[in-house]
Amino acid sequence: MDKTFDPSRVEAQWCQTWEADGCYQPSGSGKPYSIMIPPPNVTGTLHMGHAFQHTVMDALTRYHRMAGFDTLWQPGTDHAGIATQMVVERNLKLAGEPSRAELGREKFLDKVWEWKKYSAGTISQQIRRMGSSVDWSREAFTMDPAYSKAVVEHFVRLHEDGLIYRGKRLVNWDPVLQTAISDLEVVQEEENGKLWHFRYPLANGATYVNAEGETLGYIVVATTRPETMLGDTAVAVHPEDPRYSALVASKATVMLPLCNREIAIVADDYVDPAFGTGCVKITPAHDFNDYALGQRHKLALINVLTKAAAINDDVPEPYRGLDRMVARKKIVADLEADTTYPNCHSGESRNPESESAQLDPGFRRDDEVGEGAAAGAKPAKPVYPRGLVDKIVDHKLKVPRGDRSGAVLEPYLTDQWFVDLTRESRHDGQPGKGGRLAITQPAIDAVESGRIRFVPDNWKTTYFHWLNNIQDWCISRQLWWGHRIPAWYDDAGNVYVGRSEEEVRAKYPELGGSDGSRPALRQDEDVFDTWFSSDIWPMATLGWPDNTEALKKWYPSSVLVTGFDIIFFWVARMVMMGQYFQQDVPFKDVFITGLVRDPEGNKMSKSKGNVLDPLDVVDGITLDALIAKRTTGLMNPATAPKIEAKTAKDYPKGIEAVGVDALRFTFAALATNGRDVRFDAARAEGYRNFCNKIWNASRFVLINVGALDAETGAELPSPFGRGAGGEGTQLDENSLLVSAESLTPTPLPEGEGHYTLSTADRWIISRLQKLEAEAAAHFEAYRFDLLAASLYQFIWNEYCDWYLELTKPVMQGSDELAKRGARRTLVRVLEVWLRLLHPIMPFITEEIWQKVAPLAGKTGSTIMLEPYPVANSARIDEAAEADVEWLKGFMLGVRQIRGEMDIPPGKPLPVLIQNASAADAERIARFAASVSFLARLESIRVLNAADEAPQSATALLGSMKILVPMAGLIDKAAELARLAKLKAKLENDLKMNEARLASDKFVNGAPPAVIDKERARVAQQKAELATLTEQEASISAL
RNA sequence: GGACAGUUAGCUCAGUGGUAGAGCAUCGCCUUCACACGGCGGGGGUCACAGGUUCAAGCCCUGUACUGUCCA
Repeated sequence: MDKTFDPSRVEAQWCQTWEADGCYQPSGSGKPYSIMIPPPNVTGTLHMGHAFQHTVMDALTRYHRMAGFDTLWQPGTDHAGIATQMVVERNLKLAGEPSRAELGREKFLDKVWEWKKYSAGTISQQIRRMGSSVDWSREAFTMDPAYSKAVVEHFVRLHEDGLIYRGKRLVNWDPVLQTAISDLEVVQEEENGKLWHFRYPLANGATYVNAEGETLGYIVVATTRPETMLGDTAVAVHPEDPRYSALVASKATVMLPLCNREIAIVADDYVDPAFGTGCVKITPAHDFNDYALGQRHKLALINVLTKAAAINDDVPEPYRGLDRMVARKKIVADLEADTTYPNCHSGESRNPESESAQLDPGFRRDDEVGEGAAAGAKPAKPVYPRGLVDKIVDHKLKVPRGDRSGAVLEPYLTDQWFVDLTRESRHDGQPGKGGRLAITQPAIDAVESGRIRFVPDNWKTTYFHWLNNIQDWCISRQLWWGHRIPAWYDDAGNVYVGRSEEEVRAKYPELGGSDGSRPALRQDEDVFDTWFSSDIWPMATLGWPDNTEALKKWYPSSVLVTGFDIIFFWVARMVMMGQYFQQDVPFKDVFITGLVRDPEGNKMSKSKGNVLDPLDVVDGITLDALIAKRTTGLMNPATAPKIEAKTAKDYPKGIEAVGVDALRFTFAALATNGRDVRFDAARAEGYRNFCNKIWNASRFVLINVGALDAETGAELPSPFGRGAGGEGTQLDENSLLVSAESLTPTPLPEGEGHYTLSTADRWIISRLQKLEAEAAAHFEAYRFDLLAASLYQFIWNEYCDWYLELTKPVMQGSDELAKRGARRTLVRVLEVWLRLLHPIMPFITEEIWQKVAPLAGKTGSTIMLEPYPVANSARIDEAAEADVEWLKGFMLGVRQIRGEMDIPPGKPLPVLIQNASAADAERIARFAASVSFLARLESIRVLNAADEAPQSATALLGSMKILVPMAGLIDKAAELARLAKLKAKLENDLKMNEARLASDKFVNGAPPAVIDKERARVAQQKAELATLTEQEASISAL
């Protein structure tokens, strides 16, 4: 064994061995435990977020496998419709190859499959390298034939049950990707824009009187989207708005400028009379609210846009074919130039300087909007153009953009497929429940009833809020990559839904062609929303719709580990489908992880250039290579210098290789419930060091039981079996009792009399039981951070820092029984904590366990399949723990003196003890050898009360004084300063505590146990203070 | 506008009623025979702010400020 742990040497080998030996597959016995991997998108490679979640899932999987469950971790990937199609299109563009449109559907899909193969291959390699113990024999892809069959099946069944409908409705349209998307794929971003106020002339010379008493022949409407005015079919006011009631009552109409269409003035509660002028232009075909209002008032729908969001041909000639933004400018300019409506120009003499006197209250309100939005900046003065443009003000508005393309979306009228999630009864009028009762409510119930538990719990609020405000789900996409919708149309446009064309024809006699004539059918060109295939992931990967053994055994799965960002997209929808088709939840727990962020707390993204490949942390990467990775293939190459600077700042020396185990441990340690994770490379390096510590502690143990040569580090041959160089027979556990000197195994009978356990042995065994109990509790609560902290603290600070040190004097001593006890304990405790650590650090634990296990009497072939350690409370030994605490205190005292007096660590010290209690004296006698060895003492002498102490530096252990004679060497000032510091702190505490005890409130109100504790503490502190004062006096007297 | 989360040592974070903890960073000493990716010792915090409950508050309650996220 090398002095330094080399992760790369062991990782590759164990991945292969475990997989080849079938260790990742379910055992076939025990209670079922299953985790369905959230299938990564085949859009590229895995990022830190995946590595983080996979670490959590693998820890859970390995833990439950070791704990005896029949454990399945189901792997697979997601075709990720839009995302993947976009990646492939971009790659074609970068490579200068023909575009999607040029290739045509079939050839383009060949390209996507090619990419899928590459991406899924990379992903599976990454998963393998991280040591994730997924059952590869069950690997799935959302477009596998069997999976696709399930997707079709769940669509058809929902359709048969009247829960899916097709309809012409306003949807969110992405004019770049040219597809509909669901509400969830829309991101609303606040952006700077304008609010244009237009004068719409009243038809037939009608007039009204505004709040200022002016008689006007026009009404003013405000809009953020002038181009949509071409599709206006009404102007709306509030029914109780006195300004317009006469107009409404007289059925006055408006002449829509530029189009010369007469449109109605309607009254509707939707209008906020206090906003703007209280008049709203209504464009039912291009706004969700206007659409709803239009439905109420039976307004015409005039679509003015093409699929690419240019102006279509249903509008006056000058605007046809213009891009929407070009059209916007032209429309504003044309309105400004329009002087054909004589009644509309009375206000043109308005002087901007005296605006406030002349503007009606509605205008002032608009100005305030501009002001507030500018967040403290001086509001831009409104502009008062001429013609039909009344006013233009700056305005902040929410702009809807597609989450994938970033394009500004249009509400657009198209035929789409929807899942009904809102109706009480079936949309088609047939008897039966509608989507709200059949799908949405059961999904709410599943969490409300506690059958699904969110960890952390607060995420269920988010879940409920969404489900309680849910809209129908648009599941069709105008893409090529995905599951073709199983619907067929005849020439008359009738639609038939079925599992296949054959089924459709068989189902509808008129299509069957019994007379030989088969009417032509063409399949729907569209594909499903990706989430309308991953919503059955927990079922379909187990063989649904067939009721397979796997489905029976592992459905519902045990826990879903995922990010909060897909609670709506995926989590809720799996619950819906699971409840609907299996009448059961898809998982019992949902463990929501935080996001992995960069060191500044920013989300990692390619465009920001702050992504990290987990394997670059594992294997290390130079700064130059990292910069190169982050700045190639950028959508916007201009950002490269910025990215380079930030990368150089975050990782000035690149990233050091830490190995898989250290990265996994880092993730575990940072997995605090409900918080995002700022990735910290220094932390990972710290845990790399931890691996090295583990490695060397194990070397120490192996050397001490004689399995490793202390000089050369070479494994000694045979009797210790594997790890010793191949061959070698398995010995019984007593072999570890063989002394280092004689390597010929001399089996010794086990049991009393053949070894003795020291206080240190009993202490570490006791501490181990507590660690085991903590580990179980932390797994139960998904507290991987606390689990990691417990393991780290035990292994480094207890096992290495104290226990190993405490065995050294024993090993150098002559008590053979004690040596055997120490060797036995060293090996066995090590073997146990290797197993405790294994779920987080699989590789190093396996590598070491192979060598250690035989010495601890273990015969298994892999640590992976060994039982997870369980606490045995009978082995908790509080007395031993108290003894070791005392011993640590003693050591600390001596070390402090050594440190502060600048005494070289190697110089043996004579120590005198004053004020020792009987218990102290007994412990001194018992631990003299250990303490002398560890503290490098020359001697320990307990003074009698009458004995005069020489000039010394002093430490306190309770009221016992540990004296290190300084024989004239003492730095009087330094020692006095040290004592003064101790004293000041003590006096402060004492004062506070005495005040507390003197308070009637405390004495009367606090529980007796607390008061007793406080009294004891005060007594203790008084004694210590007295000792210190005494010591101070004696030093001063020198 | 609503909801949720956060605010603790220079940094990243634990800590759900009994005198503030870890890792990293920092300072000093030490190439002691498992480990310098190490050992030993030290310094460093009025727990965002203001009230309240309690014998006792980082922790419970109310409010405020700031940060972040989601929703409208």
